[in-house]
Amino acid sequence: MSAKSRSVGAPAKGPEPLRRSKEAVKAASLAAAYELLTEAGLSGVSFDEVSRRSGVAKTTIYRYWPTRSALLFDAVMQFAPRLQTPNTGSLRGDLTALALGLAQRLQTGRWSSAMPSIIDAAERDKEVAEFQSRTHAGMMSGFSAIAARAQARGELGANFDVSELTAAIAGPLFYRRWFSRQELDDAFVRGVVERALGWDSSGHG
Amino acid sequence: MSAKSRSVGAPAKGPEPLRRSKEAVKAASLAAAYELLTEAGLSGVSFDEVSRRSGVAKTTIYRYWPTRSALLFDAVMQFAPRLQTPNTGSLRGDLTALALGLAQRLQTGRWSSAMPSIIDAAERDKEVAEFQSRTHAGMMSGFSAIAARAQARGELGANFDVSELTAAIAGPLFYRRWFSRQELDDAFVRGVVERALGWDSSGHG
DNA sequence: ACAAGTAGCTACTATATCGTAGCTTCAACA
DNA sequence: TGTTGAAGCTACGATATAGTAGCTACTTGT
Repeated sequence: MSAKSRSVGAPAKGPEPLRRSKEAVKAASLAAAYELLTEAGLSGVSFDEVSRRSGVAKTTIYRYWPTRSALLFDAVMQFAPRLQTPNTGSLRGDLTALALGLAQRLQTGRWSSAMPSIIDAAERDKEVAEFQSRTHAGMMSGFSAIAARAQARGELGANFDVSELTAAIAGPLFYRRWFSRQELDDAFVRGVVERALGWDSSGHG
Repeated sequence: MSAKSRSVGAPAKGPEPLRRSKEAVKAASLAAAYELLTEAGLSGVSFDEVSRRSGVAKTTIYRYWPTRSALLFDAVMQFAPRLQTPNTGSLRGDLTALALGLAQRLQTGRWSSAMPSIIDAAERDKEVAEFQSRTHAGMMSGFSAIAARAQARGELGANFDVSELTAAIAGPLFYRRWFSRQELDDAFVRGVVERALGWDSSGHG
């Protein structure tokens, strides 16, 4: 879809070789790799297939990424989502907005299709595991920011653990998306947030 | 480990062909397949490798499972865990016991290593997805049983959703095991249960 | 307009895997 | 004891992939 202007149909005959620039070629390769990752999983990403899809010659891809891991790494980095941190003025409002945004991405994004492959790879590869948890922490940093603001406003006690709050909210959403495969509607998301709030900041949150 | 008595070293020469029975051969194949699944992921399970590991001839494996999917399906079925449902007399006690058992399996079981591969496959294969959610529901049926007993005792209101409770408890545990890769100690597990309880059954639960 | 860099092509080796065929040999059972 | 079912072996052919080499021809920067 994105950058597949070149058809491989005409082998050294048609009058349209249509070469692309260095940057265009890199971008096309990464896009195809990520596309493949979401469609066919980690093992579905091969140099041959990336070449076929992007229209970039295999040898050219090898020029920029010597191994499959390098290519995949760059692809994932480039397309990793960043949740933007809302600022509504209250802890409850911020968390609800953040959770709804996360649920949105879980349901529609290509990212949520690629994620299980990465989790799977992390299970058996220490480097991938470290990369994954770091990337993941970055993606969830919104929770820390929100909690810090709430703490400054005095909405949260001192003996409070952001990572528990994150797990309490992100956990159920992830669970529904990948494990129980149930609906992730707004009512559920709001319920999750309410439950997570109803523990430390009892009254209003 | 389990059933690898036969070394492939001696090709039609040594005096120890050591043939096994039909059942033994099947069991060895399934065990090897599951072992490979946990060690190398879905794509690591090939007929050649299962044959190598189990010591069962590839042609023999083909006799019983015509496709890779069939072999994997049987292997997963055979080794899928069943959480036993505790009965302590109170909702809080039951949920705590169940959650602690789940956390235990998440940390030590081979099952938790194989799970991401299945989740990943389910992402792209409708049949796998259906199989996965059915199997998963079975594994989580303890929550329903516990909730039913609690409801009979009057510990839970009528407008109560078991699936939300399940997500509120299993979600954070899964999240820590696979996504944030943080510690899953008893304190965290108990905290998760308390938070899940502190919503419908306010006082004692 | 010219030179250098580089995208793209064909072709190759080596390996892993799928899936099948035909044969040999063991073990259980009548 | 003899028949028969089945495990195990070797050996195919076909396909997919990793990774490299050498060449052609286009693009970019001067």
